[in-house]
Amino acid sequence: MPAYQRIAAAYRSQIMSGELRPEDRLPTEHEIADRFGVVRQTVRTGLGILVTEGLIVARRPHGYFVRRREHMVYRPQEKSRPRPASPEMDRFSQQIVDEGRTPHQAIEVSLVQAAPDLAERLGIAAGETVVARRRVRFINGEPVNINDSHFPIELVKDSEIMSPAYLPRGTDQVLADLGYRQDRAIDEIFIRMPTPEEIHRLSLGPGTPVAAHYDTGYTAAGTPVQCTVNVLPGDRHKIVFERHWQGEPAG
Amino acid sequence: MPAYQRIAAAYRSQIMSGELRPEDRLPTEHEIADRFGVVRQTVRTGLGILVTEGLIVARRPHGYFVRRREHMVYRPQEKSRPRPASPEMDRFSQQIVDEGRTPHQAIEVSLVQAAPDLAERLGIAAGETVVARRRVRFINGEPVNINDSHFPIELVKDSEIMSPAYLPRGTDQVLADLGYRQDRAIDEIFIRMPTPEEIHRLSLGPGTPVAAHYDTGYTAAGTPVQCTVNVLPGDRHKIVFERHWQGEPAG
DNA sequence: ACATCTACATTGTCTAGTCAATGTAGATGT
DNA sequence: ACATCTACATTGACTAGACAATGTAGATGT
Repeated sequence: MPAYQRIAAAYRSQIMSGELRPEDRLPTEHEIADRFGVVRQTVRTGLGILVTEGLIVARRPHGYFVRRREHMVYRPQEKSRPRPASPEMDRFSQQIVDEGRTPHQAIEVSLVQAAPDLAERLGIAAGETVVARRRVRFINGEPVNINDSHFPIELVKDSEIMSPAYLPRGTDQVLADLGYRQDRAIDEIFIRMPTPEEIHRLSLGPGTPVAAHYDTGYTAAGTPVQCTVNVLPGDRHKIVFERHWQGEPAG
Repeated sequence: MPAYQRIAAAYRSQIMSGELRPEDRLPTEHEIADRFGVVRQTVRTGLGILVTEGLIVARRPHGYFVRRREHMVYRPQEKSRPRPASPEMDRFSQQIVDEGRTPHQAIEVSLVQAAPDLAERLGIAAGETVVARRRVRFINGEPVNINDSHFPIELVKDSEIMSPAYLPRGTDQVLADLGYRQDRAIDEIFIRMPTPEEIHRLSLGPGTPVAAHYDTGYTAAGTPVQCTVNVLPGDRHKIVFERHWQGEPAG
């Protein structure tokens, strides 16, 4: 086994076993190099593996630290339930306040050309104009996820959706008022590494995979009216839903 | 911007834009080094980023190639629907055959001590013995996902679940016959980088994140009777489910 | 025709350094 | 007391090489 893999394995097992705990500091590259009898570059290769695995982070000039991970719960199913009591808050903000934390979001509205993946889901041609309501959600000042909603422009031009203000009613309700009430949605979740843009918007450290959750809403007539892309950093979320059995198991 | 990032950005954009397509070959490290006026090591750092992003793979001694990705559909909701017609095949195999491909699975039964995460979900103490039915599922000879089911040993000792044979009825049915019929399940999905063991069992390339799907089943009495861990490589799956609206939107 | 060997190009691992960037703690000055 | 500067330890970026490992294609032998 190459030296750099031995180094990675050594500290990985210390972290996994709990011997090294979150926020603990690792030895310096120099110390590790001496300990394993290799040069610093080899140590860097080995620790680089743990960085891309999301187990440690480097804080210059302090050293390497074991990464902390606590998951916030993400419930895709809740979206098709009636809204909570206070209409001035969306479900995300409500949940955060319930947990005693401070939410905050920055909304930005723009007209963009639909990328192929979006166009397909919205049933339009690639390159056609869509309205994008892009927002990054923050908790206690730290970004936690991306929520970019997209609407075909014919459906929403002249409506409130074009305004970058926060819509207490929620965009689903605005769409319903415009005559496009959704009664069905398809959810698709992809697991991948983030793009540089996502890394920037979410201040992601290296080694953080994301879930890309595409939520496409349809009217009763089967017309897609919105497609929302949620980008959830893996180190900050877990996705939760419940099932109840349908039909009787035979026997 | 550092040279290695410029290199990564250059080839990333060529891949994203479609200029470089799946299976296309990149220039050799040497050529890239000459082109950007840096040494080979710097090129390796840059290409290393794209490898960990899952965009390219290195095939020695042939060079770097743009990675292909095609997603197989994973439907967690289907699990709580009645089973398909042919009782000798489970849902996974049925789906694969429908797609004209050849499924195959290797089942291995063992007694293990419950890790803390499992113990918590099964409502037992960490370290207690559980029965693990571990299996890797293959399509056309290639591993696609891990499906490890865990049962408290008191519930299933002396039952067929202890046998490493394939159970046409399915373990849920066996549990039901033992008096532990599930009528509710909680699904939790975590996004993370794979462990070395998962990399080995699934033959994962570097830069492949996974979804870990914990499916915990409960009887009507609220007792957890099984916890299944599905590990889905991000480059081979998308998770899909559907929602239908409950309750009437006001207005 | 067939098997076997060999040269080769390419990536993989590693050494031994240099200089830059960065946040902190302690020294210094007023 | 307070602000400012400076030295320092640490990680980040990079150079210039060496040798190993690995499939393949072509040469060679029978």
